[in-house]
Amino acid sequence: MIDPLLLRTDPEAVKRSQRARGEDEAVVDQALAADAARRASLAEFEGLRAEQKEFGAQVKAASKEEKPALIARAQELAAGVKAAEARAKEAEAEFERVSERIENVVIEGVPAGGEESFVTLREVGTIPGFDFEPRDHLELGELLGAIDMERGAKVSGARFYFLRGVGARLELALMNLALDRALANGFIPLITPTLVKPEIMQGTGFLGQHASEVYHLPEQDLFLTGTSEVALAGYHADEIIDLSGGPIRYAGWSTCYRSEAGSHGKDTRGILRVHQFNKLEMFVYTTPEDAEAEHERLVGWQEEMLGALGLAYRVIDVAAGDLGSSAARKYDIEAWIPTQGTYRELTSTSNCTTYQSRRLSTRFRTESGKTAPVATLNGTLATTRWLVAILETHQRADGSVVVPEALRPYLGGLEALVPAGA
RNA sequence: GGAGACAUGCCGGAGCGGCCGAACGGACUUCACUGCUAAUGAAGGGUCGGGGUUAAACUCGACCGGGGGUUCAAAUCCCCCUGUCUCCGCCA
Repeated sequence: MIDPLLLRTDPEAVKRSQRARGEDEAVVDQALAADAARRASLAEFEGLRAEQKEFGAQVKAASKEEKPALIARAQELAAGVKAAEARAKEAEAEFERVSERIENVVIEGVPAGGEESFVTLREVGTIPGFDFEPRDHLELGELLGAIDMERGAKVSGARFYFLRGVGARLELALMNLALDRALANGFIPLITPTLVKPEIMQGTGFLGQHASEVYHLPEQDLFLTGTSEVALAGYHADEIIDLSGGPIRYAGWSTCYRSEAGSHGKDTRGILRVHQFNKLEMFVYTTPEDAEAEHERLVGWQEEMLGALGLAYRVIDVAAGDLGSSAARKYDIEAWIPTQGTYRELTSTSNCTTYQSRRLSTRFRTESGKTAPVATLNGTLATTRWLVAILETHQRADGSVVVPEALRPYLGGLEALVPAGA
């Protein structure tokens, strides 16, 4: 939710942001008007209410003879107060409806424009070359007995799969490597609920444009989360948290569910785009002043992970029009996928500034002792999708795959994944 | 699934329909004092929002799990929801 003070004091800044995103800037003026209406009706209600309270005291103090007349007058006042309160509530709701449509104000420097307007910040690592025809991750996965799409489809349908044998072990190894690195950086591990209430889903902004990609259980009115970010953001909802010791960092592990509605026919092969996968997500609560620095730290940790796994990647500054409504800036790291001859997204890290926390009411105490909305940031530290890049990058001509050194301790020292027949 | 009890501020715990933003403890902060971060004494605090101020001060309203209702007036009465605890059943 947008900062109402910023909206009032610098509506032009909000409009610039909406323009950069390619969103409607008229809502800014609408919100401004709704805010004024809301404050006016609130003042009216509060004035009447004060009058009523004062009059109530008179009623109490009055003698028996005076009372009936006073009560008659008090009844009129009560009716007026009730009506004014209803108007104030409606004006409040209207302001929320309108202001909700304003997305987070993008940070200075974020490239304007749509999806293709991203800026590449850096390319790191050597793009692997092969003196043989490289196999794609599914072919490798099948050779290794690691990925079984057919049985996934048999049991659950398209875009479901089984990870089996070294495939299952590889994912667990990846998650454990990520978790150990997170621990070393002061993250608190958290295994989160994956079914959440509507208000949490709403509060984290996932019922906006992405509502159609979310699984919903109507019977219980619960939503399956597409990332543990949802539960992690909701974790401190309605709380005043203590940031005096620095940022609070959580590493949330969960299975993630995405309906992938609207992506029919896209990435249908293998486990690149699936309905269910696992992810270790970083989630940070920090002060607004520290948010941009923390954002850089998050990308840094992500890059260390990709580096440790020997993957070639690029870091992109995602364009304003491609940001989620809560994000003020987002960096994606895309790894080179040899058989696709292109970079594909492995991580994403967003700085949501105070936008998310405002809606969820997560605050901290400033040095002056006042409360203020915290900044929240999130970022991927490992997901099932990484297996695609790992398998393809480190494959050898015989279909075996070299295990990156960083992963070996988590696989009992295994140095290579070898096809059963080899 | 059935039956019952409870839900108050950082914690514990009172609370008659108006004098309750809420007693009393504890914790906490500040000050004083004892030559030590211990003891003692005193004082002070909540959250959200409106108005106001350069910022304060100040001021008004809302908030006693959440939402409705009754009433001139609700923490206090009624209804619904949610959560917690206890017992029975069920499953392990």
